[in-house]
Amino acid sequence: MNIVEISKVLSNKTRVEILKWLKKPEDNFPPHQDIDHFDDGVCVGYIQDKAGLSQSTISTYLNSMQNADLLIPTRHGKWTYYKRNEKVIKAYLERLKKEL
Amino acid sequence: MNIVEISKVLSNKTRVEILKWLKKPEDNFPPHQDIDHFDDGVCVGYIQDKAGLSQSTISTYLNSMQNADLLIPTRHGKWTYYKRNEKVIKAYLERLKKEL
DNA sequence: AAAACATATCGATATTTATAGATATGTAAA
DNA sequence: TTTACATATCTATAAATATCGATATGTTTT
Repeated sequence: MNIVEISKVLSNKTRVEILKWLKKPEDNFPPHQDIDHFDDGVCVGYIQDKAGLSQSTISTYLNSMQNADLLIPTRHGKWTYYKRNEKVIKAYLERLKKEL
Repeated sequence: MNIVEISKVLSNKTRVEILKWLKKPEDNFPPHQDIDHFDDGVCVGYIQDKAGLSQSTISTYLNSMQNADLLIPTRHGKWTYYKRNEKVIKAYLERLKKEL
């Protein structure tokens, strides 16, 4: 858990919004076929549509968020679903609160 | 109070350290002449020495931190003292905790 | 096996950030 | 009122980031 790395992720509006959207996938994205609860998160395409940026940009964002350990990817067939890594998000907030 | 702006400040190791150092100036810097308690913060030169970066770089950092409202500058004679803006730091942490 | 599709990666370019040295500004001391 | 000093700003360059279109990879369907 790296404060600087995570802060880099948060230094972009779209990435912050992605994190927020993923708190309540049902409120922010259409339901996925064959998956009634979003336990594994949301597929890249939905996030892309909502963000309104190119596919490659969103993929890059998601990858950077995964590298910072903020998101957990799960592959289902041809889709990759991303969900929040609540443990790391919580740890980040606590460390900021303690050290900052 | 802007999450993205403040996160940009925190996405650099030296800037995070400056914030931490300023929590306890007495522990991290030599005492200032004529000012026994660091109520107005620490002068640029001390921060520069501790950080080991050039004068212009540190001045730029401090300016960006001030623009993000994280630091409050006070001029005393030829020195500028910087101290933490605890209100904004707290507000940032609380908003992150609520929204993130 | 080929076609279709979702996502990832590559290559390119524009913008932003990091960093320093040089110079300007404002203040204090000689 | 020069001189010295602390800090800020300017100029320049290297490195990192943002962003896209194009292409590659992996998966499913036909």
